[in-house]
Amino acid sequence: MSFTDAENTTFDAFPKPTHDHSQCVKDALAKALAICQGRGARFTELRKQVFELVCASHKPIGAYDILDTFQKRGRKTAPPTIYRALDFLLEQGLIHRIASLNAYIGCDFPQEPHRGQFVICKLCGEATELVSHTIEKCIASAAEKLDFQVQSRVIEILGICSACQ
Amino acid sequence: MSFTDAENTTFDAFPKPTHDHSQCVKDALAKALAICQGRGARFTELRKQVFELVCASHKPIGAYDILDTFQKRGRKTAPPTIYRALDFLLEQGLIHRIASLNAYIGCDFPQEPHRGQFVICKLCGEATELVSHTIEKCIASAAEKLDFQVQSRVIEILGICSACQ
DNA sequence: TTTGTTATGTTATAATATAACATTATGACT
DNA sequence: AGTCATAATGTTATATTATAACATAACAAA
Repeated sequence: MSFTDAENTTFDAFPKPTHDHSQCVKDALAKALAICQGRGARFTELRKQVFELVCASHKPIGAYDILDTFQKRGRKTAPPTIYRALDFLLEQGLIHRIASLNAYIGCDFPQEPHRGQFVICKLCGEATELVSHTIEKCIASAAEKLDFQVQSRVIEILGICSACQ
Repeated sequence: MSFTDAENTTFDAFPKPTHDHSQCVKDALAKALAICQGRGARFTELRKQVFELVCASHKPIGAYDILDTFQKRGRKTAPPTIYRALDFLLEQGLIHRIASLNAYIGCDFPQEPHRGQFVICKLCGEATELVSHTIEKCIASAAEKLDFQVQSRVIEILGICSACQ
């Protein structure tokens, strides 16, 4: 469920505990598969499994948490295997990296090319994604004045979510 | 030299190679000292030296680069010493941490409480600080809709600066 | 079915950061 | 000045995150 506010920011609500999460993961998987197929990119079993783990919650997850899960499942896995899968998913825009947490989260708008902007609860860890065109405009304006070519952005807002207050 | 654009963003120009950097460092030191004195916070010799190293360039600097410099100067220093000094400077708002680079940079507006927003050149490493009230407004608006209490923000724009294009 | 390419496995190590405890310096109070 | 509590720094060890380098396996195109 997405909203748009007066500042022209589109955002998801924080995921409700009641939402049908298994359906939500299924949808994300289907989208991811379709996107990769459309680009001739290989959504391999490994990449799919890593993607599933990232999407398993709406909280950013660490690479080593993913690694641990693989190992607990009896699969002998080393860090590069996980990092390479994450790199692939990042390149395809299927997940985002949260720099302030060294963690990864599924992208809510994988179809459209965009930059992730995140609101993250420090207590429960839940995160939601914004796409604010106003922020984009601000950045573009300042960049223009500075004659700066923007390549990537990191926008992360940390605090306490509604449910945790 | 600061500017304000149509989007109500205040920003420094990228530091000119011609600027009087030793004066710039002196000013920063004087400001830092005054701020700490005003708060009864101790701007010790160690903290001052770390601050000087962070301010020595307008590029974000890594904790281990600071550590190396201390060690090259013949001072036996371990990581916690540096990290604690950095933590103090962060708390006092005298420096900022650049999450996307795991590095630290002097704050250009230490007097006023604010959140750093950064534009960083991937080639030369030079960085400049923005204070965009429009971005703040955007974030506040989205946060209000989400009933989210903002505690901190990470806003980092990466790309190629004018001089490096 | 070869063959070049891409993906994954494997080992080692780099880079960043903190925990835990010991020691030293400082400032406030007598 | 001397005591004391607190804050700062020193020290050792280790946790956490990420990548380099090279080997093997899977795949896709001809």
